[in-house]
Amino acid sequence: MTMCPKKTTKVGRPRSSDKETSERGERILNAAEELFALHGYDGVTLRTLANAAGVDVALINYYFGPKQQLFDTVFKRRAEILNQERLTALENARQASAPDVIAVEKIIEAFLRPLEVAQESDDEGWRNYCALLAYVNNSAVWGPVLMSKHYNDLVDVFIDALRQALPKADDADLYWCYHYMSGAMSLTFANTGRIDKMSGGLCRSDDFQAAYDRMIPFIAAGFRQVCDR
Amino acid sequence: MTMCPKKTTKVGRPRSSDKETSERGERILNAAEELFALHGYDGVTLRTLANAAGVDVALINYYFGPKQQLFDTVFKRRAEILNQERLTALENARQASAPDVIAVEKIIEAFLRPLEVAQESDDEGWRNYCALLAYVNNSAVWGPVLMSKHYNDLVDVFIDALRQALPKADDADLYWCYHYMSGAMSLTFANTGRIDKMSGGLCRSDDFQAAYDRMIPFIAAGFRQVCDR
DNA sequence: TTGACAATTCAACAAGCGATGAATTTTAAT
DNA sequence: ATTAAAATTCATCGCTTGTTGAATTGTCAA
Repeated sequence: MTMCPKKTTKVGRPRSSDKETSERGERILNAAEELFALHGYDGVTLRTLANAAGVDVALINYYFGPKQQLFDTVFKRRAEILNQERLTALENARQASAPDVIAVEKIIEAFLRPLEVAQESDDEGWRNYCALLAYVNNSAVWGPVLMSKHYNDLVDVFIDALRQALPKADDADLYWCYHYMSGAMSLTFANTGRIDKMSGGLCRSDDFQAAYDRMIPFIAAGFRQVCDR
Repeated sequence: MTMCPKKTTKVGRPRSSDKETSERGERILNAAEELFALHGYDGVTLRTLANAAGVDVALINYYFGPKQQLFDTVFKRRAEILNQERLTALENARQASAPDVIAVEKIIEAFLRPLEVAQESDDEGWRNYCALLAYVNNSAVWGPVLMSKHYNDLVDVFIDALRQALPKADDADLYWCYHYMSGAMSLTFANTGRIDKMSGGLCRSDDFQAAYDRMIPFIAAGFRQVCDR
């Protein structure tokens, strides 16, 4: 007779009393968020992900279907929340400025500040999501699909506000400037650690307040220069 | 006896007179440049690459060693050329401004314009390389390694020029602004087609002149706002 | 003419990939 | 008590991955 070594995993549905076995769907999404942000879609295997989430590999498919669908789910999850917070920030700024039309700086701030808040929050997932957003935004494969799908409506609202704030601008100017803002923002929260090396440690990529406090006037001045001539 | 179907490939070293068989190393690098830029490091398999280059898969290893080393070679190839052109542009601007110190706009222009020229050149490879640069710059895996390795010296030179042009700025301001510029630039030549969709076709991501003509004043105004207060 | 070397193809390797069907266990409704 | 459904593990499928060794053919100097 052979010894039966202690089996650490049990087959079948776990007891609902069993702690550590709950919220496995969320655990998968969180791990996926982190890994996709760091290594990109093709850089993450389902087995690595399963391991990081402490879950059997088949469970990923059970919850989220094929890999592509999982990626879409991860990206979508916080997009809606972020959009909502940006819209609220814009609406608040509008009311604070009334009856005047809202100033460029305030629009930029409504766009950027929710990201700073997210990145500084206790929920580490938001930091990962911001890096994921940077990855998708810069990807020729995912960008045109996912960004358009989940963020185009928001863009329209903000472009509209900017059009009112900068009445002399033509639309091409506005869209290009928006594009620059999007790029600056992306690299900033891609959080690659590049600025740390570049500056010899003087600047730290996780110093979000330093990043955003300078970024808002930087971008606003750019808009004014190009769109308010 | 079985029929012998026409063999399309021949084993062994090809005749040197054989056209279509020369410069295979370069063909591999060019295809790699394009595919890595589009799909990222993990999104490209050596077989796909071999197929795109019209070459046997084993030949990639023969010329360039393992995959990582190939990636490094691809990235390095044009980095040196680009650095040289940027330095020349900066030197030209310096002499044109002498004896005054060189103005911010001119520095930004020396940094950005060589990229526009590259992207508009007949050599399609430059367009691919720019997209690759965007990928690496935004990647948390490759960015800190490759960007620092091949572009840090250049950064020092340009930061130095900016420090002279903006004597009131402290270094943290300069590095952060440089970072925003880098991000805006990256997304612009990542060439994802995003701005096309966003603007409903009004702006085209391959309209490099439109992109750079607005980008230079945009960035310069940002620098002035943050670093010249 | 021989022999070293360069350039190429081919076949194969072990490892890893995403996906799935079957088995197992628990829950919850009937 | 019975049964359908939910949640999980496991084993395995057919492919694909990066890499390498052996075979083949051409070049060029000695």
